[in-house]
Amino acid sequence: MVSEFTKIVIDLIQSIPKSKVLTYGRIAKLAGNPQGARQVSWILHSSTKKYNLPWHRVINSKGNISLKTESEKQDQKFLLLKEGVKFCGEYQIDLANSMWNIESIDKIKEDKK
DNA sequence: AACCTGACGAAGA
DNA sequence: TTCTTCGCCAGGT
Repeated sequence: MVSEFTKIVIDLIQSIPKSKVLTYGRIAKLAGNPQGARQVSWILHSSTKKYNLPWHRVINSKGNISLKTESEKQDQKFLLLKEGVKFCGEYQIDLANSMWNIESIDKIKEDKK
């Protein structure tokens, strides 16, 4: 049984356009749970393989890559750079430039109905 | 079954 | 401004 929240999160992530990124908190909020950023991380962790999600387009609210290991961070940075995302620090993304300005979460929701 | 953990984040101290 | 606490909740131990 997958919760509504989870479904929206997955749809949202799959909808992130190339060279754009979203933050955990932003996703959680859009999915209807402003405090659910943490769930977003485990959804990502557990569903990336199943749904083939662009996990690398999801970062934390500071615009940072927050993975555990260096090699993983480098992987993500590489993937983002390849798409044209700009960095303004070692693992610091230029949010003003790359944040996905999602305007219609409602559209995604409607598509699902 | 109880307890811990997590690729997070906002709010309080 | 940095540090701690608490909310969220599925999955693993």
